[in-house]
Amino acid sequence: MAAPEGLFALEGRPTAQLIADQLREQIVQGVFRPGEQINESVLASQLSTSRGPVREALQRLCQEGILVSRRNRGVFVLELAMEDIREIYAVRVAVESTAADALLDAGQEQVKDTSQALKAIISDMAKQVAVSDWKAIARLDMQFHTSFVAGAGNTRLIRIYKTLAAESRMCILNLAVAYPRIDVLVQEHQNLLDLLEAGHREELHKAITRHMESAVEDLTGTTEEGSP
Amino acid sequence: MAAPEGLFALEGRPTAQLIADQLREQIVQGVFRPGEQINESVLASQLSTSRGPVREALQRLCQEGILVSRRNRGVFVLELAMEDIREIYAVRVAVESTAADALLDAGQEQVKDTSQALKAIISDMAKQVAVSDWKAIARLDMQFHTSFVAGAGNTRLIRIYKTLAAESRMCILNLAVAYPRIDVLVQEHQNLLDLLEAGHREELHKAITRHMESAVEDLTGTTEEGSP
DNA sequence: GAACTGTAGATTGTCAACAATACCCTATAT
DNA sequence: ATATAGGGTATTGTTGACAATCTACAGTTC
Repeated sequence: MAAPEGLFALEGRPTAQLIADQLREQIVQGVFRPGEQINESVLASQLSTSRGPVREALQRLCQEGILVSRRNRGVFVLELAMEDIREIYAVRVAVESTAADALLDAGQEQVKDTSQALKAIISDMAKQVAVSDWKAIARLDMQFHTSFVAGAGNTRLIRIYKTLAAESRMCILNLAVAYPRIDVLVQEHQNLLDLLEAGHREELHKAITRHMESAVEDLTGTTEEGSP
Repeated sequence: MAAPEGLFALEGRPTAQLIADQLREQIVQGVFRPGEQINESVLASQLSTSRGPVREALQRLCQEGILVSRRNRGVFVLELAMEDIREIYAVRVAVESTAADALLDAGQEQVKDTSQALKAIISDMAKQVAVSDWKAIARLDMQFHTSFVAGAGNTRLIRIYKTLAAESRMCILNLAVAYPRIDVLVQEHQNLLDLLEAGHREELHKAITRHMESAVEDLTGTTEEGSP
């Protein structure tokens, strides 16, 4: 029952994983809005598959935290409150700081590889800023930080950060005005990269913390506490 | 939408979550050894249920990382290498340090509540050390650190740490001689508690780092490198 | 004897049907 | 009019059967 549709083939990799990845991407891109219900059956028919794999994928996303499941009611896209934003960014500081340490301890070679990847992302980001493509900017923003963490090579750190990145994109997408300080966005990331290459550990830590704190301010400042 | 304060969750996710919790507990207690395969069918019949819920539980544990799934082959208990130990404890340092900061920032009230819980755990730990009940010691060790993190109130941090605690227990259980420095075990945890109560942020960070580093030394020192 | 191929067994992956449950809407009584 | 009880409906939760796939073993050939 291969889908004649445009979505990729099974390709010997776990099906549920593929579905989960597609779903996650659609969620962080806003195809599904916060609070919206996701129906197993309709999703299964859309993907030309059965409810089994779809169910597994949904459960996976529930455990990641970007979906919430209510018993016998269904799964819904996570609704983010201000407290969630603070939590997410607090954990991001922890993860990225740890990644920074691990990266600097790993040696110049690894730093070099990582900074090359980061430089390319910053370059792309500058282009998208020029044309104000918000979705692309959000994607590249997360791609920068994900690559940064990935550079440390700690698989558990990477796994943790994957969820945080998804949640962050949901924050940015759903909480109205995403980047009020777009003029300094590229500059801030360039600063992080410079500090990494220079090996200034303490300064890098401080920069990461500031970067996240200002993000929290931007996000919480543009949002009224939405408690239903 | 105020939640009724009196009654707790009436089993929000009964079956799969229940099975997963049971499985995880058995895994960290060594009922299933590392590398051992877990059969869906036999587990289902043992639990008097179908393969569906069992499969969901297994997938959940796969995503947590204490099981690994090989396509069309089955799920196996995670085999920990020395690199894994270093990873786990590096992330634990990050999480606990962040929890410590959040706890100290949250105010004296929250610190008080947490330290009371920790004190009780240390007390129990001392008793179990006296009778050399290793499994109970390992459980209380993790309970201490889990309660510490839980005290910070960051749900994402707590969720992350749950997996780390399980993996740590697997390390301790599976890597032969668990606690070579049992005489200072209680003392070390008491030290962490004292620093928390005193509010010595920097000292607490250093103590957490030392605590984890010596744990890594103990674990990797008693293990022969089993890398293919 | 070694290497290759084909078959057998077992286990996971997938599917469609059945059952259980929570919510919504209506009817009824106070 | 409000509150309450009852049935209807939609959705998830569960089940057993079927299909796909991988490993291992045996048989055959050079």
